Amino acid sequence: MDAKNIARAMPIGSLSDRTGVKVETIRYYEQVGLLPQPDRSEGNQRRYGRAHVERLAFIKHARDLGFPVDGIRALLRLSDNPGMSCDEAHAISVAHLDDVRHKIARLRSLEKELERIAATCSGGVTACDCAIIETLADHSQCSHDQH
Amino acid sequence: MDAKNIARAMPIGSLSDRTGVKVETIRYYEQVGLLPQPDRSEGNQRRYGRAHVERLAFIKHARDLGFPVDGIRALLRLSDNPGMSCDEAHAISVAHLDDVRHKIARLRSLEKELERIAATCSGGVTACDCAIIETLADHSQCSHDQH
DNA sequence: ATACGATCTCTAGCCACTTCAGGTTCAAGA
DNA sequence: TCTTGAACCTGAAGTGGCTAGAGATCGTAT
Repeated sequence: MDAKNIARAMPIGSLSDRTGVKVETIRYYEQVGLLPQPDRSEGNQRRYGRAHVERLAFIKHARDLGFPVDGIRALLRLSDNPGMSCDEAHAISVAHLDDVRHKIARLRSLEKELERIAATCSGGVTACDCAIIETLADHSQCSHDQH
Repeated sequence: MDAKNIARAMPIGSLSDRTGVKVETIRYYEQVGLLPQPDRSEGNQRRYGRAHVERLAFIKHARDLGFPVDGIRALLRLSDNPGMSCDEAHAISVAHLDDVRHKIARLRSLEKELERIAATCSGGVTACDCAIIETLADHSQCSHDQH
């Protein structure tokens, strides 16, 4: 049996081990159309080849970078059609970067507010005197930006 | 009709307007036990009073700060029982702050990686030469931390 | 032949809502 | 008083991106 056939014979657990993507997640990706349906063994079990390993690695990398599944679908479409312009790939990445930056900004303002709140009370006193409870009860004390 | 009765007569839409929490979300909070069941009109519509406004404002403020619903439930329990120690309120806040900081750290590393990727390609070329697609296809080029 | 781990399908659960369908109630204007 | 039409009601299903479980079948080592 040559290397190609070994690759062809790869069951889902091996694909999972190779890519670090859980078995259930691989089946989920197939279900939502990110990963093409592989061949099956006589007993109806999935058998993957080299192309699947590469595609799943691409998907995992993009997910690790936080791309939403729809974005990944679009990136895969570009990857599948090498003649297309990569303007769209650039746009998807920039949009995602933008999204990430917005999330960072929002979380930083939350961080500041939570620091302030947590610092006002170090525990021990009863809840009726607790500054955390009071602050949450009275929005007017709060410098937090409304979103 | 005095101020108290006006407050008593407040329907869900007015509560929504006052607190900035959507009508559906208010009903959801009631369903999951964050907000107590209000009185009803003869025609079975919800009628809220001052206490509901305050409690919902508390919930909204905490949600705006990103507290999970379970954390809010615990904070409300403390708020309802003023004799209890506020150690728990402090612990909840600190745990949440910790969570926020972890998220920030993760997003910052994503931001760096996305900047790097987006900079390698400004669009225009065909997808077969697109550095974004290539980078995603080849994890070994990537300095991104695995989580 | 048997045991046992890997795999199969299908379904439900997670969070914190949001949306929808199909009805009922309320308040203001004619 | 009647009529509109906006606001309200319930219950179920959908969202994203998986994860977990039940119960059956497959594959392979001994």
